[in-house]
Amino acid sequence: MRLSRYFLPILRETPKEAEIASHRLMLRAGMIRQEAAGIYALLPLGLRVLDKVCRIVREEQNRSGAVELLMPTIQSADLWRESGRYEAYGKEMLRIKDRHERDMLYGPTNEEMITEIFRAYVRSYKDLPLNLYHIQWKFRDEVRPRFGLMRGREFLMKDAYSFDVDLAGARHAYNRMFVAYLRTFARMGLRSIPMVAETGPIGGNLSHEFIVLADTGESEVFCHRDYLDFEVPGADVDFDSIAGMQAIVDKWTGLYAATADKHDAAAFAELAPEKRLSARGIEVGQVFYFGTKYSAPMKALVAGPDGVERPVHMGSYGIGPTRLLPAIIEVFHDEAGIKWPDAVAPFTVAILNLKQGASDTDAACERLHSALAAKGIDTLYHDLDERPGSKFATADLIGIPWQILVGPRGLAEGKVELKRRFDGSRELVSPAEALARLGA
RNA sequence: CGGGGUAUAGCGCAGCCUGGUAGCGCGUCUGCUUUGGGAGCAGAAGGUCGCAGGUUCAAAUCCUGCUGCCCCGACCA
Repeated sequence: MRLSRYFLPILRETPKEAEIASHRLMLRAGMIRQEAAGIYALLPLGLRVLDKVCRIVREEQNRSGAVELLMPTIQSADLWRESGRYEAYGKEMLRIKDRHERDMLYGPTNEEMITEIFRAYVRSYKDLPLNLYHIQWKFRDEVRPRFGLMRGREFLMKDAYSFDVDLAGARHAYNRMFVAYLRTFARMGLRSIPMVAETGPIGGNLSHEFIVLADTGESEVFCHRDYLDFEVPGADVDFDSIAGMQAIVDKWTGLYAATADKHDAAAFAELAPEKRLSARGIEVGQVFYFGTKYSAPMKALVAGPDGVERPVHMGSYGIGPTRLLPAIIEVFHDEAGIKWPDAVAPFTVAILNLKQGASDTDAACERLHSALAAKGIDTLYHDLDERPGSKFATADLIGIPWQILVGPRGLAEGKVELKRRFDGSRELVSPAEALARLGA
């Protein structure tokens, strides 16, 4: 992609409303545009990152055995009256009327709707287990949206719903999603720690929040320091192994870890002082088991081997892709800008032409650009007529993992400079070597 | 929802107290010179001063109401 043909409205100065680093950087890097309190447009650069985040989420959901569908954003109030939540949910739910004065709502979550879909088709234990998910926009009319995408009112959520014939089955479904979450966040470069959590309005009695440690996190958290060194299961982990899944979950829940709501100061105090980690964190996901809370009132019943119909056991599992963008930035940034992990970077490579209009640098950049494009490597070619310093600043700000600096100085020796944004390291190599290094 | 702020050019701000031609920096546009860490010179464009009332000869400025947005707290993927 040529920058001259792209839409990258970067800001040199920080908009005054942005308090935390991620919000500031997302605005400055031209990733998002606020349209109302807690409501944002994703600009091209932001959308690229969101797409990469969603791709990872999808791959790991699918790997764990979940099946994707897509439910609407607008729901009928009647569905929510069945579960009793139409009254219970309160002002966070955006309620609207259609032209026939029917009560509708913009979905804050989808337990009711997925239960309705499930009960319409599934009757037998033979069709279980089942885990259905979608990635869809949600609206929660937060009293106080803040920190940009971190706490918006409209946000993208991956929500999965598991259906099992009994508690043991539901437990395995919970464990699989638990492991999928560990892998999902790890692939984005994030170290997430599962913590015992409140269940809130979703209900149920078993729940973990996946927390990414960051100084600007909204949650106060307490955990055992050893979690920082735990190894995340590999791609070859067997999601069908009941014992295997349980063992992983047991390991990841064996040490103390809790958010402030569930914090047990006495238990925490029993840890060796050097193992106590008291920090702030960002909640990037949450898993719940809530049994028959929705299936019983909504009559989502399945017949067991004995022919008796019973309410299906359910769990729900959320990840906030739009929140992951700021969460990743909070962890990976410096004074100059964002430092994207490769897996979620909007572009993998930035080519900086340090003397635009000079025939040798122009030609070298064109060759690099087409070679990388031919290999399908996401490349942003900074071909604007700007001075080198300005291009460096832009590239650092938007955080592209690799920069190829093409200037007359290096070209005189047949070299370009390959710079790693993550640690600032750089080396002089031939264009061919640079391409080889980048897999092209 | 309680408390506190704020609204002037795309962004950051001054002007308001003490009413009288709307300003600065950055960015944008044109030209020339420049080109390895946000260039220099010269010129130019760009604002119903959030909205609605009121006071006044005259309102960005004073008064009233409304709205948007931000921050702190209580609540949340």
